[in-house]
Amino acid sequence: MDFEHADALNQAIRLLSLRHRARAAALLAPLGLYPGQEALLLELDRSGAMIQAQLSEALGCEPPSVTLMTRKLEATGHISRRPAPADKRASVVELTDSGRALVARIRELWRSLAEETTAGLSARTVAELPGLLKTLTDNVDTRQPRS
Amino acid sequence: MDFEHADALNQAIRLLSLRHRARAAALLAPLGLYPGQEALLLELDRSGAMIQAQLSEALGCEPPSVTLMTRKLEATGHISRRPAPADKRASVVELTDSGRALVARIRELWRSLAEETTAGLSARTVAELPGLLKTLTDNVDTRQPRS
DNA sequence: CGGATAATGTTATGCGCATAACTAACTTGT
DNA sequence: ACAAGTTAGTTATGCGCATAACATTATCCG
Repeated sequence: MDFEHADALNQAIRLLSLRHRARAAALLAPLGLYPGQEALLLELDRSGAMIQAQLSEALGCEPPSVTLMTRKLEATGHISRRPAPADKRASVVELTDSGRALVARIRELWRSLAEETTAGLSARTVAELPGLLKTLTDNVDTRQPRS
Repeated sequence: MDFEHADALNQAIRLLSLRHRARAAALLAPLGLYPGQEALLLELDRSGAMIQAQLSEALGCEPPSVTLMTRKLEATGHISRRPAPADKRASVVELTDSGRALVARIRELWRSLAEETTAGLSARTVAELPGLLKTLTDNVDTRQPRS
């Protein structure tokens, strides 16, 4: 691959990150959320209560990031944390009623963001997009390789 | 679009951002660079000396971000800043010799990162990828619409 | 001209993310 | 049963990014 093409690709990924995140931030702001927090709430909604280490794994970010995110979402009342019964080190995190109500609104925002993002693309391209992006992600993923 | 697909897409974009940036960080670290700085150096190499406002536009980030990045890159000796002759508000930024030498190494890293990222994809998919990502980016770009 | 408006850049502050260093608690091996 | 190693979580710190508020300089217009 020549440098021009490589640069176009890397830069396109960088700019997509910036813009998609900025757009998500704008949509989430009216809900009092910052981008990243929605991922945590959606994960709890998908998979139910879990421990912070599991959240870290599911979200693909490091434990200290989870510590701060959970602290803030607890402060805003959307999640609760309680000691795990069988492991005194661990904290079980789960959605509160307020958190569940918020998830319903996030889901709507999430649908419209995805539609906005893929405007003008063929149905087929849109259908293949998540898999394509996951391939790219796995290619550069240096976290412990898939089991 | 149903929520599952929308969520898969948004999450894929978020994870690609995290992983691609992390991989770039790992590659750039031996050069003493943090991700984001390479974009500034490459832009100066592409387009020559320019003012910070133009850098802000070219990089797609806000002026305060450029202030900090230029300050750090100046401190490490890769760029220089001098007052613009015709406008006392502005600073002209340009590569130093050290910066130019670094760009040569960045270009190599950049090629191998792009190849790593697109491993296993068809040549055609790889060729179309930058344009596809740019479409997505433009779709969610809320900065001043293209002129 | 000269006053309003726009543009350049900076500081202050805050968020998500990271790594490093640490404590506390669980698990394993002999 | 206990030392050694592992795992869960936190604190401290630093980076890139953002917005808001501000000072300085340019420009535009009546």
